[in-house]
Amino acid sequence: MATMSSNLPEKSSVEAEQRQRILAAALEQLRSEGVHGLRVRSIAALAGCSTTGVYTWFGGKDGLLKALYSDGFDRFTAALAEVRKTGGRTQLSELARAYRRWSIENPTHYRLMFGGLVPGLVAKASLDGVGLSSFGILVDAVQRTIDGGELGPGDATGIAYHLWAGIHGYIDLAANRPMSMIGGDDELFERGLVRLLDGLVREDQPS
Amino acid sequence: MATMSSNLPEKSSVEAEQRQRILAAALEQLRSEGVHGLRVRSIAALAGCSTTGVYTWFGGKDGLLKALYSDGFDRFTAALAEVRKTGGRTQLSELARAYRRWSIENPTHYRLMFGGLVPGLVAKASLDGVGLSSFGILVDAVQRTIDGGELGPGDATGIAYHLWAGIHGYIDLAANRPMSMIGGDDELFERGLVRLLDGLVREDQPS
DNA sequence: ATCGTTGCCGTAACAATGTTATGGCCATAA
DNA sequence: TTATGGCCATAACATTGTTACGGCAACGAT
Repeated sequence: MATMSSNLPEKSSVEAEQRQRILAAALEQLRSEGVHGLRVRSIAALAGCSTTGVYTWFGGKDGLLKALYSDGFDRFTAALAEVRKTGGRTQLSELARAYRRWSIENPTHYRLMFGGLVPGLVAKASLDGVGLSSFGILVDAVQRTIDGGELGPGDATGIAYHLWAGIHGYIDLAANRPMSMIGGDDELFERGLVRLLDGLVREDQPS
Repeated sequence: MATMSSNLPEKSSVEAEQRQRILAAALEQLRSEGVHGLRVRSIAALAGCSTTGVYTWFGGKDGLLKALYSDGFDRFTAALAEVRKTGGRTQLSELARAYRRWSIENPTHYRLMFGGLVPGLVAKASLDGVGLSSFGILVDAVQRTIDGGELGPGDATGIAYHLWAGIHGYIDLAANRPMSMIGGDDELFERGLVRLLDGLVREDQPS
């Protein structure tokens, strides 16, 4: 039959080594050159194949970016998952630091995931729920904190969103700040984190 | 002499109407198509000139983007400047709302300015101190609030940075959120703003 | 008034890059 | 052995930023 369920080759166990090589090359290119430096020809050359290989295994540049996006969330989620699930302010702080640490160690990847540089990327990938697992870790931590009594009862998802927004604000502003000044990002972030958590803890109204 | 102080034509009063036409066309294109939709040919056609006009008046696409960047900050600063300088929590809240309102009414422009989509744009433009005037309004408001006694003594710049980061976090996360859910951005922002200001007000240690 | 210079403009070509058409090669199965 | 299917590389095409080149109009000098 001419119709196939997927126009992308299936990765039958060890088959798609070429796909993995291309993805690794793209990741290397992303790290060294940034999102705007991702060129199909360069990546293919780095992977040791022709440019059409990218189309064979990813359907084009968009597909490759989507794969990088998903891959980034996998790594990001894994980094967050390493934080001990103790609940309470301890876990929330450690999660925030792990979040920020990952964004600093993987700046280009973070920008690809959260910078919205690729028009339809977030829309396409978020429908797969690929970003939910990492956010779920945060929600889970908030819920544990609520259960532990360190946080008044409320909507864990909403509270997690406030945390997320605060953390992201510091990170994004520090990454590409429009005003060039202010040193000591670490201290600024730590102080902001204290305020952020204080604000959550002191919350009494139901969210 | 062959050497000129600037390789860009000077705008001797009414002279540079062409430059203004191109800038207006670029702004229209930015609004309708977004940053990634800015094409030299389209803009030139929209302005009623050939593509080389962009190079004559802006030195290329980068120069045009830089002009859009500066222009955006002018408008943004003007929007913030409309807030009454009463000082106190009132002015800080209104500034935050004016900030957010502008970002919502000019989403593509905001992304051009704060999204870091153009590699060298922030570095080039921030050296001109173009973003400082808007940030200065925020610093001034914080200083007034400190002087008024609603905020303990501290570094106004540092405190303003915390405000900026918090506001930007909500805006940026809502603009291209990786997880597609959660409605009621307005309420979330207002609640976050209350927490943010509470955190600042309850601050007692010198920043 | 005429001529020369200066500077903007448009056409067209060039370079880089994403994408697609085309044909070939190799592995696998009958 | 042969036929088929799928992956691959070469090469061409479309788009877009950029630059070379020639023209023309305005302004100033003689």
